Amino acid sequence: MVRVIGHIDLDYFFAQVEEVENPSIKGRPVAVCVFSGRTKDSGVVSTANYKAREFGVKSGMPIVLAKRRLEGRDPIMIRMEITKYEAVSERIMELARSHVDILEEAGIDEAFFDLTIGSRGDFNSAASVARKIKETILEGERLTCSVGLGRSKAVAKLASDSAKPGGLMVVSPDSTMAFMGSLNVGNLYGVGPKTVKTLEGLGIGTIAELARADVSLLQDYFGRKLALYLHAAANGEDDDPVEERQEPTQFSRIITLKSDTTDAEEAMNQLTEAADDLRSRLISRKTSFRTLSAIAILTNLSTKTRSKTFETPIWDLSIVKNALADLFSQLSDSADREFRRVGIRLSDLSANSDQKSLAEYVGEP
DNA sequence: GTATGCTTTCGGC
DNA sequence: TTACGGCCGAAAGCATAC
Repeated sequence: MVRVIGHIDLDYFFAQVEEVENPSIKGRPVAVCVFSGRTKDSGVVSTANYKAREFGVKSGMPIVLAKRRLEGRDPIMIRMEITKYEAVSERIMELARSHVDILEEAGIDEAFFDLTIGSRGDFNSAASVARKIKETILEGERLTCSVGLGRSKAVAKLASDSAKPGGLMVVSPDSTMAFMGSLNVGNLYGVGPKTVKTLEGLGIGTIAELARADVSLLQDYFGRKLALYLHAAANGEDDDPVEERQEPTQFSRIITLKSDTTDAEEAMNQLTEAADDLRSRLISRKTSFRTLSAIAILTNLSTKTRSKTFETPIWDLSIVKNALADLFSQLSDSADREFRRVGIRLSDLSANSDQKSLAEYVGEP
């Protein structure tokens, strides 16, 4: 059975939400920014609307540089409000979910869906559903999105990329290679700059070239699993299923220090608010963790982590304070540079499901 | 050899 | 000229057990 897979992507999401909230800014360059608080304009652009992109402003760009690019162009620089976008995202995901068989959220502004059953394998019928989803989101939230349909997640993702902004791209199984063969490998889902560079060294630049590449050669450079995935994805044949996401697998909080430090204790002191936030997340989600990590981003912007896994689940972050201090001191010992940003990650999570505990007690004396 | 568990890094948005 | 966040999930890399 040929699958019918879709990918939906909200256009320049954070900035578009801001435009909907304040339509008078439409037509001007808009950049939604993360201000780190270190200096007045330290931080990066999270999302820019298309007007701002015309001037070369894009995600991850330092705010000061973006401001320079937009000088004299009447720009709007907006502080990112993540909870606002989360609320909008949640409503949109439910709208979309009601039209498809399965919806897999893949970040705050995108999702994969499976329409194999709903469309009975027919791409035309799936295209009608996709148009309906786009309409519903436009009417309900005034937001535009891009949708791609294809025979696999990798193809659907490429299709939605090519539909940006605001379009619908349908790639039938027959047209898969014609559609993506000439695209660069870097366009493939899961292929970042690093992988592109390695592939380049192997003389592989396009998806068609990757599709023809020798799998055992790829294995030497990427390991078995990634090599098989790359090859399958390039052939439009990856069988990665669309699955409803379960609970998050990690929580983390990371902050930028006012000034760099080599002092682990100083780093810890700056993290009390982040730790409190993580503690309340554990409580509100009735979740425990087993792995605790200290994260440091050094002056040269490289990332270092040290972690510790406990034998039993930990419900209260405060009882492992000493362990955290230990991890940070390990980091400061191994790092030959200063900390610029520091953070805490909790992973290996498990939820205390009330239903499960009830079930456990059934039949107990 | 395969399975499993833990640590660290990577890539995406 | 330089400039620089805060998350997430996945998997590579390594060790150990069988």
